[in-house]
Amino acid sequence: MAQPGSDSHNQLLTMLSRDDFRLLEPDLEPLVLPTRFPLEEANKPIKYVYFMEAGIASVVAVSTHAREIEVGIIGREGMSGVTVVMGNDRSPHSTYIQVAGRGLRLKADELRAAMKRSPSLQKCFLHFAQAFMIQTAHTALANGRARIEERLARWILMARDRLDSNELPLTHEFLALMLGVRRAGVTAALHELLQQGLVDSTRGNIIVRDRPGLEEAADGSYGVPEAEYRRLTGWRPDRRITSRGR
Amino acid sequence: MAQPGSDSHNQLLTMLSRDDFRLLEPDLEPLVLPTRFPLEEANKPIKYVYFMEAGIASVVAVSTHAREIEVGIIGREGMSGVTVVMGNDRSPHSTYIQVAGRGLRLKADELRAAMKRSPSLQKCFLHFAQAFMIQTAHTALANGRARIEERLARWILMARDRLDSNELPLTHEFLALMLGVRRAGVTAALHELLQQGLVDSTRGNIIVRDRPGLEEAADGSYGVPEAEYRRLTGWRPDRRITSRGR
DNA sequence: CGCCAAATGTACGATTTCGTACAATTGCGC
DNA sequence: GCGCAATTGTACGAAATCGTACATTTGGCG
Repeated sequence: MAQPGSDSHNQLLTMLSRDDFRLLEPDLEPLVLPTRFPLEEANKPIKYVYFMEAGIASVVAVSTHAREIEVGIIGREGMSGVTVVMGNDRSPHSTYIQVAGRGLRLKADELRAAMKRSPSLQKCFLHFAQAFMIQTAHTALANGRARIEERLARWILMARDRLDSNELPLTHEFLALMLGVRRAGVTAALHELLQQGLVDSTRGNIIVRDRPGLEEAADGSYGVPEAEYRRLTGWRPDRRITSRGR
Repeated sequence: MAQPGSDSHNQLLTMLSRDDFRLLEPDLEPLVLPTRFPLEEANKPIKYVYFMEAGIASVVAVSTHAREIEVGIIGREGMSGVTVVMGNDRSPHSTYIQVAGRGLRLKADELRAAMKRSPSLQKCFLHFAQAFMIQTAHTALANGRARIEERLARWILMARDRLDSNELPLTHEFLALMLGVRRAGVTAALHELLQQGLVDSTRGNIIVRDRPGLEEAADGSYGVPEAEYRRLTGWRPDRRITSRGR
């Protein structure tokens, strides 16, 4: 499987042409990304953008009175710093690591310079930005119209797509924060999924057992942004059942 | 008040440099935009982008099983066709006129050509795209965490910002569709706002009476995207109490 | 000026979610 | 292998919202 740009595990970098990748390569710094590591802070200038290679980052919106909720997730299909791609230096959202992993970081200024030099590179990142935008729109849809159980199924599927394992290191508490609901609500919804045999669960872990079943449980809340990712960036999550789920 | 680009009522066009505006000018076609007029259809190639001069358009996301909800609104501060600005030709969302008005349309290809020729023009439109993205993110936040009354207050404020009148031609049925809730739920929430003296209402109309009060009623759901619009595009809604609200 | 479709008011039981509290369990660190 | 903090299970009344239904009002149009 020839990878024109790079052999990174990051799908965006892989998609780049060899020349475009070379523009970025000298300035890419690999690093480990531990849980809660901040990739962007709300309303602060962004110094680095991050290309995830493993793990998951969450983009979180906060209202004036401390209510917060996740509006998007980023894994190895994408990058943080969409706002920089769009010509800005900050956004009112925070982005931080939710599932530890690793990635490559790049100075925001280097990204700006590279995009200025290469329209094809800019276009590639803009495509990701749009896919991400659609993900956010469907988060709005799910938040407005779906029950907790459906939203949970959606979230588990999106997380599964971004980790290459059926074992997702997530606590109920964490999921509650992401979905903007009570922790007890997550526990109840998860029990529904457990009972239907769609997942298993151990302390701090959710294990995907029946992916098609989960898609059904999401009842339409999953799929549209994913199709758009595929169309725009060619990304196709690995759907194999890995043996790592115990 | 000198307007470098154009004397259109569209804030985006007004912001452009004279040269950038000239790139577009020959191809801009003014037209009237009646209620329900489609600006974009889901998953179909976009032929025209629209710069609104009056009225309101809604961007609506649809899930696989017919659930739909509004994920953004566009008025004379912006344009439809964000997806074209980002280098694409279609999106899974639909955009159509909700409050009749008028605008200028431009062939998507002309927009692409102009953006290719002028990075400053592209940058200007990308700034709008980002502001719109943040609006969508806060719709997700409001949908997930705010009560109907707060979301209604938010919507009324956003509509007020985009029409230069305190009189908003909106039915409960329509608002219910936008907010993704029951029509009866809108009626109840509106009664709350009425009782607090924040709005008046006649058949098919909502009249803003107390704008600061509405912002308070929105309880944090209004404000963040608006600040971002101001920062990115300089747009500042006319807050005067017009005399048109009877 | 009267008709009628559209818009609004209202009701009611069912369902979902909330807020909060507390008990039970589990696995990591010492 | 013990202890303790983190995680999960569970309960319960309150609040919000839903789905549905039907009555009432209103304004445009013939």
